Amino acid sequence: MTESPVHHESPIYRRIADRLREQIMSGTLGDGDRLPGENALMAEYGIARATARQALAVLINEGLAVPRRGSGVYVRLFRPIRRHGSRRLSRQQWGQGTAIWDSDARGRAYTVDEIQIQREAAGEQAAQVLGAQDVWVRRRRYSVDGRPVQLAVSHFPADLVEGTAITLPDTGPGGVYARLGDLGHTPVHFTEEVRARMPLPGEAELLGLPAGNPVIVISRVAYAVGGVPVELNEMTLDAASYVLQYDFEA
Amino acid sequence: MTESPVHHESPIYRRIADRLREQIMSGTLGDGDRLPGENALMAEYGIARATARQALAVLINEGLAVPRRGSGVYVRLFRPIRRHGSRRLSRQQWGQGTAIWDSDARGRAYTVDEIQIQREAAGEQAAQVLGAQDVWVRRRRYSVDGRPVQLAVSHFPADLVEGTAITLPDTGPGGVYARLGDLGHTPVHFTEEVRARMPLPGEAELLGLPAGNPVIVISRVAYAVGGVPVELNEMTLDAASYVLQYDFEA
DNA sequence: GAGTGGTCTAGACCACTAA
DNA sequence: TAGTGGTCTAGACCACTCC
Repeated sequence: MTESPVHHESPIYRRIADRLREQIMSGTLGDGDRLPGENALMAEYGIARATARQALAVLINEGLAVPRRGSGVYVRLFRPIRRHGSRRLSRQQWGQGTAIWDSDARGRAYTVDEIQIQREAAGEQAAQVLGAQDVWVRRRRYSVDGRPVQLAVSHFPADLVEGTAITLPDTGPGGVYARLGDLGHTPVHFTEEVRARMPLPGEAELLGLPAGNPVIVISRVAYAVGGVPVELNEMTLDAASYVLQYDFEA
Repeated sequence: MTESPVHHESPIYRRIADRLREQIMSGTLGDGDRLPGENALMAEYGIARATARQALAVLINEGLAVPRRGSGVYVRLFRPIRRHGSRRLSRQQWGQGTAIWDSDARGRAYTVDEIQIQREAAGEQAAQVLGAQDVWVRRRRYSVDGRPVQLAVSHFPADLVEGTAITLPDTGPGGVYARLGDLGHTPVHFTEEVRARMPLPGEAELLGLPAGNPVIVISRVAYAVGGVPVELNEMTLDAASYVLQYDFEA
């Protein structure tokens, strides 16, 4: 006869992680505070180093803690920026509404610290969405207070924007959307597809992400009147730095 | 004098992880395929077991692979459900638009497999958003094909919904929004705040999430005419199971 | 220079899966 | 029962941070 399920207590490293997590969640350990290090855990619990490391790895992979070489393991901070999907239907006219999540983007300016613009063959998605074989692509990285928070890659149908300022570093007053307007293709409708996942190593490096930090990926398509797609913008956001807000009617 | 930066090659475990990742991304290893196990990696690269484990842990924490006890490590699948934030402005009228991400929710039905309804003191957020001290709370878990994909917790001002079907398991035809309408508080405006993070252990358990799987958290507030907040719905989604879609005008 | 986290080895016992 | 991943020990050398 087969045995009934047995009682299993959590492994040591997990119980240690649970304890530390509780201290973080309860505020006993606050933003930026130092967690007990590997040596401290070894001494306190009488465990091997690998086990102490495993306990800390749990919190690191949960995005609650960040290791700093030669220094220690610290409580991670969450100071999001609020990104409005639709400004037009803003919270103003629904004044009773209180923001659920704090964000401190106010007063801090976006900085674009990298730009690459080139014409290239459309990838599978761009080709499918824009219905174009060649595209002009604008890649950039946004930072706030010197910290990178977002990667953005915009695709435009090459035939449409060839010879315009959209293919130049300086797109002029009003930016690319104003230039699309000059062409008679003002964007009037937007679709955003939002996903979240762990970053690839290249993304983690460009955004300076520690372990346990997911990214939010927004695939945004801009349509001109007549339903003509004029831009595909693929954005990769540090999930710890953003709260997305969308307003809409019933 | 201080030395200039030295050349650092990647550690072994990272190079192994990179190789395996490449095979996954390129499709050499497809959905559900088995990765080389710890023993295989030890033999192939002549490394210790801990090092092989570390290599696999990288992919697991990136959400690219899933370990199965006693069996092996397998390539993770990504089969998202499309969730429309706003159905009214659907893609129909922007017919040229092609969905960027495939989703296979069609034909599969949501199942609510857990319900808990109770009156309780409002938490900090609920109190702030709804302006109520007591709330009725409906907790549920949605599954698709028997797999849990979403936790949802709805809060209603207790004074508003007391004695209505909103406090009962069966809310009647049209659900809670129809009942709110009966009260003269039909929701007409919605605000959704979207974040992503790693799940807490309790969330990971309820959703059956493996390591390296983030969650998307949607805080949705429903407003009746006059800007009266009538519901706060806090949803926790398996990020690997969802693509959120939002449509809006310029 | 002392302490920290990063990498790695060489073992051990366990629970679980699958043939 | 053989093979797998899960947990844990007891060491080692390294690069880095901070004083």
